[in-house]
Amino acid sequence: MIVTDAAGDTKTRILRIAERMFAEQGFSGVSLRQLTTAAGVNLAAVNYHFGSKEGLLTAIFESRCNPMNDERLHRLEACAEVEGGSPLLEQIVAAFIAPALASTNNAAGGAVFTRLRATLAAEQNELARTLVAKYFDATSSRFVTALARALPHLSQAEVFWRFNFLLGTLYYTMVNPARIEHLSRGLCDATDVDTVLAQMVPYVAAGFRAPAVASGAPKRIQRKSAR
Amino acid sequence: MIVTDAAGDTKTRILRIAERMFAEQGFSGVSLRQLTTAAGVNLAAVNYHFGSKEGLLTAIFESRCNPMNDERLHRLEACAEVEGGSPLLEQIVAAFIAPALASTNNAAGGAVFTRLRATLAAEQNELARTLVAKYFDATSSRFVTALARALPHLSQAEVFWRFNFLLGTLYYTMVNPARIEHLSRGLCDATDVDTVLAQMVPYVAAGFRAPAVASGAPKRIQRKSAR
DNA sequence: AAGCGATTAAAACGCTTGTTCGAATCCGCA
DNA sequence: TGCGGATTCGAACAAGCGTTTTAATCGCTT
Repeated sequence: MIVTDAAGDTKTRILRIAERMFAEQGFSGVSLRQLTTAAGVNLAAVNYHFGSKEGLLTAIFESRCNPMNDERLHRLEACAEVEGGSPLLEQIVAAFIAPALASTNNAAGGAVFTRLRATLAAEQNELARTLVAKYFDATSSRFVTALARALPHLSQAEVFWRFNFLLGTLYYTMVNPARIEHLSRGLCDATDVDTVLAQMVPYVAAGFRAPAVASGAPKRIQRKSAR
Repeated sequence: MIVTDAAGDTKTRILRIAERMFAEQGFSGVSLRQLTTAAGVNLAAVNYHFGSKEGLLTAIFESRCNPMNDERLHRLEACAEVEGGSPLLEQIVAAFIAPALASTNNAAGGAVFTRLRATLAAEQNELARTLVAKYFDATSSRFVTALARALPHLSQAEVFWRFNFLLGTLYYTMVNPARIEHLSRGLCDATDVDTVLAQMVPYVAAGFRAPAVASGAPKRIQRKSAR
């Protein structure tokens, strides 16, 4: 391991390496000793610069969220203008997904940060839940609204369901690229973000366009046991 | 906490509570002290009955995988026979998803075990990766084959991609039920497995039916940088 | 060149982790 | 009733955790 990213001062070096290691191994799965060793800095540096391990995670979110949301909303507005108020469904979906898959070296968004959010969600990390709510609720609601407008045949709940399915498609692909590579015997490479984007957008858009499921009461009632 | 499931001997009580706790908090996120306290047994019981913490995880997989795979394959064969060799896409998808969402008290499959696999996948747990490969490779390949037959317009790689997207939709819904409930302000409840199944199957089937993406070389070549 | 605030370094803190060990206890069979 | 294997129990182990402390060092300004 040792230093893989020698550029920048101690603080930004920790930030970048921590983002990658947390994304791949989880927040509790990476110790500060592993982290500081990989970054080539002293153990105490994290607590000095960020106050605590959780402070480091907060700093990662603060450096990534706004650029990523700006990029997503910019793309959403752009495709709305071109079409004169009724953007193509694929454009909305791509506006949401593409910034999440961007190469992390770019300013906005990035695949590593998306994987980080996916990993933290599975970890049930409470701080991450708070940060996601703080930084992503507004943008997500904007997209849900745009999707609902493009899909008038769906109930509000169904738009939420399918938006959630979209999140799952995106997150799992980022968090576990090894499974599809193993299953397909190397035919598919989930780290190839261009292919992932090309495959994911039409798939998700078609799912959104599926006819509405019978609303109200559940369709098939096999058991009355309520919940 | 204390004992929530008083039935059964020590060994099976540990097994059930461990499955639930690992599913919700991750393998490394649950200590043996938390676990044994919640189960109402002595700390040393896990190492006595299962050899180690990893042995406990292995035992969970050994008790769940075969019944779940049997259920999935039984459903797959059943729908193939009815249709005379060309089962409806929705039936194949449902044969895969329904056992994964079943109430865990039932013998086969179960939502808790599905959540466990999703959590472990995000944790990059090496033992879990081995166990999933051992127990799920064969069944998954069977479903991929059946899907490819039902979708002759897709290349092999595209069937793998969309099967992987299906996994993501299923896993994220199980692993993070809190997000959609929060975003929809309680309108959607991801722990209501009947609704999840009713929403997920048509969505996924429509995604599978989407036209094929241009195969071979990537569609849009923005950069030549290979990977 | 001296001094001073910012940063780095090394060591130790208290605490939790999975695992192990020997003694105590349980339970079915003679 | 008493023996003996199976199980449970309490205690302790070394190792790793996040954090804190104190001293050493750096780098800029006067």
